[in-house]
Amino acid sequence: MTDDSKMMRVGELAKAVGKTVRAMHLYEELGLLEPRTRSEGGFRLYGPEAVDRIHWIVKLQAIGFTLAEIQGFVKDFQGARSAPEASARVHAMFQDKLRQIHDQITQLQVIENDLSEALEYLDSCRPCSTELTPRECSACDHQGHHIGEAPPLFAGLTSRKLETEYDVPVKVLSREGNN
Amino acid sequence: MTDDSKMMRVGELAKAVGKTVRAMHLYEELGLLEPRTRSEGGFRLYGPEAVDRIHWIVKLQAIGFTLAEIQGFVKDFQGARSAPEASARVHAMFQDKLRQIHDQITQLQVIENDLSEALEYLDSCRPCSTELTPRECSACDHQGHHIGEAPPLFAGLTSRKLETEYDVPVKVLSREGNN
DNA sequence: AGACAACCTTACGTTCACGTAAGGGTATAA
DNA sequence: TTATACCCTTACGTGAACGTAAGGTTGTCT
Repeated sequence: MTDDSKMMRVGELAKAVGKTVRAMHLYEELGLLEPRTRSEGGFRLYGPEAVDRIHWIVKLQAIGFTLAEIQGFVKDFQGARSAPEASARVHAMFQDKLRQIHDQITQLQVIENDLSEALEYLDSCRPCSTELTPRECSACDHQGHHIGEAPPLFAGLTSRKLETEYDVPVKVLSREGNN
Repeated sequence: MTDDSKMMRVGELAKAVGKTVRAMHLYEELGLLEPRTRSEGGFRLYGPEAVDRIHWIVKLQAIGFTLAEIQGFVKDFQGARSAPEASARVHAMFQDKLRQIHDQITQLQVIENDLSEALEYLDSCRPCSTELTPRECSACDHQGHHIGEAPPLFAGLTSRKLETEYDVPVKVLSREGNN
């Protein structure tokens, strides 16, 4: 059932999955993808299942697996003597990844919150600082927010300025006999 | 207010934030971090605010900003003539990132779902395939799940086998028509 | 004063997932 | 048959965020 009429060349395949030809070559180098056959002249010829294969690869990449890890999946499945053996490994890795993804989600939600706070702060800060320099802004004492109350995402921006405010003479500092 | 007693050297700082000395140097190269001063011999000396600074950097990295982008924040803030100008840019970037993070979260939730499905499938598959090879497993017709119903994360693993089932003559490696 | 860890600068190495270029051969339509 | 669009292999380049090594200096302890 090697239906040549449906065969794609690498460029067509690449376009079909929104990737580059180079990527196809790379996947092949890593043993993740292989053309069903070749033309007389050496052109790679793929069947439609190649599209699914690449979508699968992309999906796993999105999950956070590297191509090398995906390579591992394939080898596990090919090299395993029995199905349970292969399944068990895949199961373990998927489960591990599931936990990681879960952690990542909650972490991103924290970040989302931080960003919202920073934005809110910036909004409330805007009217008061119409004519101040950035430095003064970081020191302004608007109604609701004082120094030290600034959200960390914003505060970090100004800590360099605060440093400058120490008015350190740039040099001279005999350091002896402590610690 | 140059309280020498609290000054850290780069190694101590690195340990304090769980990063390497090289990272500190890198941040400095990029203009993200600077020692408050130097010892006579040239050792970098940091105040405690450096810890916050690095935590800020790390947080932004976690959000998905590159060090170059963080560099941009700093420059924006330092170079801007007025506070509103700087704030506006930061505001825009934060807002943009907030959207990205949101998208990322929903994407991860989809992935979470995919993973759960794949795991569930693997679990249900386990009893039936105790003595089958991986290839046979992918073709098994257990109670609830038939071919084609396998979750994409699992199906991709076997699509290569299906390819093999086309009974393609083993490919010839040497491509002699070049050079 | 000697030992030794920690530090300095400079600069090349590493991983990942490709990008890009060179120097060709192939497929197809006009 | 020539144009040209696509394809082949080989191989070096890229960017991000450091790692690592070399060769030398400094700080602290004893």
